[in-house]
Amino acid sequence: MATKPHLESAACPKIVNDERIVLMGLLTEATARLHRELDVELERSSGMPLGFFDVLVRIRRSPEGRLTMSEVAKQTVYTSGGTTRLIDRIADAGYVQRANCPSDRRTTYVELTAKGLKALDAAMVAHLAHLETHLTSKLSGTERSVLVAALTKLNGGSTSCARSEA
Amino acid sequence: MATKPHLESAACPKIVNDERIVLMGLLTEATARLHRELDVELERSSGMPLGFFDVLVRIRRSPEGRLTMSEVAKQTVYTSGGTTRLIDRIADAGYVQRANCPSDRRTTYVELTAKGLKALDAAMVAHLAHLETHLTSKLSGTERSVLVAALTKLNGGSTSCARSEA
DNA sequence: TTATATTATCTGCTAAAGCAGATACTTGTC
DNA sequence: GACAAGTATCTGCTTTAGCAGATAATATAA
Repeated sequence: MATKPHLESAACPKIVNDERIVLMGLLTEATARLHRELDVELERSSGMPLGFFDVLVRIRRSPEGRLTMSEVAKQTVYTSGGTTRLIDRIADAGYVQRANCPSDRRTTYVELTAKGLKALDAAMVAHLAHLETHLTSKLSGTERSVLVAALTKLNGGSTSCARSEA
Repeated sequence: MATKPHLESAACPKIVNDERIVLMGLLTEATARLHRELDVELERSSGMPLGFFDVLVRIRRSPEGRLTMSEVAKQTVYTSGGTTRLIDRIADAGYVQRANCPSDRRTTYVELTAKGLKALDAAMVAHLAHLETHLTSKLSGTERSVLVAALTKLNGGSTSCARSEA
C-alpha cells in the first residue's frame, strides 16, 4: 500500500471546486466555527450553553410567549427525541417549564420561567457583543442584508420572525 | 406554577429580533436543515454519509492529495479526538488510509484510497444534483456570490480553496 | 546537551443526539 | 359510535462528539 497520492479522478479533475460544493463547504465550516466560538464565550460570560440560548430566544420571540415541543423541534432542526431531552435539560436548569395545552392533550407547551427570562436578558447583552465581534463586524451592511434574505429563502421563506413584506 | 406567559422582559421588549441575533439564528437553522436534507439524500443515493463526503472532498482538493489529521480537524471544526474517530470510521469504510510523514513522526497524513476516489466521484454526481435542488436553485447569482464572499471572510479569508484575487 | 515547552495524535470517559418503536390523543370515515 | 389513520411526545438503545489527560515527537533555550 502506501499508495502515492495524486490518483487521477475518473470524472473531472477539479469538480471539487464547483461553486455549489464550495458554497456548501463554506456554509458548514463558517457556521460550525461560529458556533464553537460563540458557545465558548457565552458559556464563559453567562454560564449558558448556546443551545439553551437559542431555544430561549425562539420562545421569547414567539407571539404567545411559548412554543410547542414540535415547534421547538422544527426551529432547532432537532428530532422529536432530541428535543425532549434538550428541553429536559433546559428545564432542569430552571429556565423553562412545560405546560399543558387544554385543547389538545397531546401537545406540550414550553414557556420561559421568570428565572429563564432573567437569564436570557443577561446572556443577551454578552452574546450581542460576541456576535458583533465574530459575525457582524466582519461583514458589510450589504452583505448582512443579502445574507438575511438568502438564508430566509433557504429556510422556506419565514423563520418565526423577520418576515419582510416582499 | 402554571405561570401565565407574557412576562415582561427587563431589558427590552424585542431585542430578540436584533439583526445580529436574527442573522445568527438564520445561519444556524438554514445550515442545520440543509445538512439534514443533504445527508439523508446522499446516504440514500450513494450510501455515503455527508460527513464522510466532506472529508473526502477536502482531501481531494488539497494540493498534495492528502491532509494531516490536524488539517482535517481545522477544516471540519472537529476536536482532535473527534477527528481521530471520524477518520477511523472513514478508513474502516475503506475510503481513506493513514500514512506516515517522514519528516515529522508525530504527524499522520490522511489520503484517499482508490476506492475512496471512486466513491467520491460517484457521490459527487448525486450530491451536486441535491445541492442544486436545495441550495443554489433557491438563490440568485448575486446572492450566491455575496454568500461566498461573506462566508469566506467569516472563515478568516481563506478556506483551502476558492481564494479570489481581491 | 539537557531540560523545557510546544505540537500532533490518540484514549477513556461522559454527554448529547439520532433512530425506531411505544404510548396517548385526535381526526376522519363509515 | 367504532375503527382506521394521523399527530405529539417520550423512551431504550446506539452512535457520535467533546473534554481532559496520556503519549510521543519536535523545537527552543540555557
